[in-house]
Amino acid sequence: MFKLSKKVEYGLIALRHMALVDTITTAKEIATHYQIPFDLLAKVMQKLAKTKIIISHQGIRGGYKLAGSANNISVMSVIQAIEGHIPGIVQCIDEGLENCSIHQNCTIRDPLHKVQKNLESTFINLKVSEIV
Amino acid sequence: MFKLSKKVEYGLIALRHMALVDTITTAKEIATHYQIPFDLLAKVMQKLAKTKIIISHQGIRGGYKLAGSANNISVMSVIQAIEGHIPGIVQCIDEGLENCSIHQNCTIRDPLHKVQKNLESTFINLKVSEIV
DNA sequence: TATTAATACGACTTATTAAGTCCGTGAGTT
DNA sequence: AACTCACGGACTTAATAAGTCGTATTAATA
Ligand code: SF4
Ligand code: SF4
Repeated sequence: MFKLSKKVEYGLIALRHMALVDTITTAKEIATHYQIPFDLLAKVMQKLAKTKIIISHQGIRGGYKLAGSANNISVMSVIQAIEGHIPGIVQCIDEGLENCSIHQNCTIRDPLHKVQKNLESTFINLKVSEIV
Repeated sequence: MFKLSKKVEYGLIALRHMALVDTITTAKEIATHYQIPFDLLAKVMQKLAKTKIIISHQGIRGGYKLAGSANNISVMSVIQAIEGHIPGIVQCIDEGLENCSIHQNCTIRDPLHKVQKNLESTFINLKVSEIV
């Protein structure tokens, strides 16, 4: 419960790495350096590339590099890129009210949605550059 | 990812209910009223009873009632009671550093632990009485 | 132009956790 | 004694997360 996914952790580690080295870097390099499963990291980086957080170069001598400055990348945008959406702390935020079987009787929705907003701004304000 | 468990949601709903009615209430009552699976709710309430958040009365005409005022019950204490521990946003908080296979190379631990503390105080400051 | 080393992407399998169920025991009231 | 509640462990099922595999595509370079 309440855990960041490994994919997000791997993504953050990779981004921090790229923020430091500045040169173009391959997924393989990062995977071996940090002992991260290559296939998994590769897909994470593809997600980050698709949302333009990093820029990819195919072909031999290819790899990835940051698209912009690390202090313009919020951790929330990273999460959203990797997970495909902003994760909700309760089901109804992700799937809509109707999908919760007890939403008719739910009494705790509003306060939890406030917690959600609180949480979101924490991750919006946290930038990759602060991941030291 | 990052979801509150249903058990915690059920617990909060139950606590709010008890905060309102004030009289002794059975798990069955709450389960049918809110359409919550009885067996599951029952175990949740037992956990809350064991940690003295609510007081149980066995036997016929038994049930539960709040042990104290709702504004003295933090949502964090409820989570801890139900889950058995304070949940961490990353593995190493729950299971210790050694259990993470890449902890030797992890670069993002410290900032994430700060997020954890931030999150914890959010739930510590949030009281059941605010769950309106 | 053939080779090579990289990304791209979907399908698949396995592992872990969450959610829900079942069943018997113990306690207190009438 | 009977009834109805809490107690608690074992179990099953469902959902999600983590990891793997196969194949296609792209571009530098020898
Ligand atoms: S129980 Fe309430 S807060 Fe939880 S998912 Fe259902 S509607 Fe949302
Ligand atoms: S990768 Fe780092 S932050 Fe994540 S669990 Fe391992 S040590 Fe903790």
